Amino acid sequence: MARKAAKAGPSPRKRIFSTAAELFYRRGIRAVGVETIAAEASTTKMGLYRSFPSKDELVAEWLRDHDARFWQTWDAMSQKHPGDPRRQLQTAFALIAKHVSDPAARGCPMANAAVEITDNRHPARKVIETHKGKLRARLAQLCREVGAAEPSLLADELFLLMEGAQISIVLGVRGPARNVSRAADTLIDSHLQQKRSG
Amino acid sequence: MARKAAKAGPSPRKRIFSTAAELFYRRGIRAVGVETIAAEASTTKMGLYRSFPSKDELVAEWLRDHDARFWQTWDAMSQKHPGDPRRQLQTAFALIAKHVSDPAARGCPMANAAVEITDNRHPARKVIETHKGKLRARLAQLCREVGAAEPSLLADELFLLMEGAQISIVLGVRGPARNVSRAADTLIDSHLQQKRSG
DNA sequence: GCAGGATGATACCGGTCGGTATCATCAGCG
DNA sequence: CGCTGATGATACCGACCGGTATCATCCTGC
Repeated sequence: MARKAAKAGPSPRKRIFSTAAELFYRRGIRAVGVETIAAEASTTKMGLYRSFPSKDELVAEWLRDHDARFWQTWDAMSQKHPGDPRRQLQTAFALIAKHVSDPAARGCPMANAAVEITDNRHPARKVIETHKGKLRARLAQLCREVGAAEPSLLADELFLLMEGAQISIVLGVRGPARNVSRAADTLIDSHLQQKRSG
Repeated sequence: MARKAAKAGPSPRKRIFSTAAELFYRRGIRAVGVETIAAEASTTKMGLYRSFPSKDELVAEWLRDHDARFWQTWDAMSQKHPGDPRRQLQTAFALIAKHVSDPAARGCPMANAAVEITDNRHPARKVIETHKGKLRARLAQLCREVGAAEPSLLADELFLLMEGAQISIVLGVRGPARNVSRAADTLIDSHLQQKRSG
């Protein structure tokens, strides 16, 4: 086994992983070289390649981890309001709003990676599409539960709001994202009011 | 003066510029090297550096050009419905919807560049922020003209929809963007109905 | 104490990056 | 014609890229 708690603390793999996650998010994937990651994690390039087969796989692993944490948070939040889909939707948007209000935030790691990675053969590509596909599906499920007139339409509209809020942070326009929750509420209300017209 | 119409057609500068624009948009900025641009434009790296001082400036120039064309299209569209801000808003969203339905589309060049360029000293940075700031302002102006209860709030909401529609294309999730116009209409309607409550 | 596996350090590989210098060519114009 | 300025071609620069091989070290379980 690895050492327990020498001067370097966690295992090299964990140090590399968390360092890579932060650097990829803050500076971008292509802007960060493996040597920089290794040095920042107090190890060497060789150490990195003992824990990860390639930079591309490290990127994919990072996004898989983000996906896991994202749904973990999502589920924990949902379970606070069982049987109350409206509340669950609101809490989801509150989560986005909170993240987006963080001055250190730089949007959604998945979306940013999608912009940088144009080659469909990159292992991160399917991670991204699966994640966002699942997000859309989960939104649609909540919209169905909440009794929207056109649940999948409402889900798509909310999806656009979420993605718009995240990317607008990257644009350096911090204002609009502050109103993402109100926009969501307005759209949800509209879909509930016309409930009986279908 | 340059030659008029030899076998190569337009001037090297224009060939380089349009080639760079397409490659930057399709493959990303960092993914495309100056040598590739030059070769694709049927010239050499030296020819590129005779027309542009650096790659960074070429990128900035590309985005400045996009900005100019964008507002040109926007203004032309506005002038088709003088005094009808609602129609102008709808046409703007129809424009986005049309672009986003193009299978070759890969989102908004400005937003994609913002993701790739994390260094604030890059000359393209202020082009991006100025462009998006202006977009937000123009939306707010139209929302004021249309008589919205809270015009700047509505403008922010519409801004999120526009950006969300563009980035969702990059995510490989083509569905939601198809409903961007309907979402916009719903939000506008809501802000018009509660007009007298303020 | 000793063996062995995990780790760190260093040097190296071929390739590509952005950017430059030099020289040949070719068009248009006096 | 010959000149000039724009262009193309080639070689080169230092730096960095992702990835690998090799060797020294050091902790740990036996």
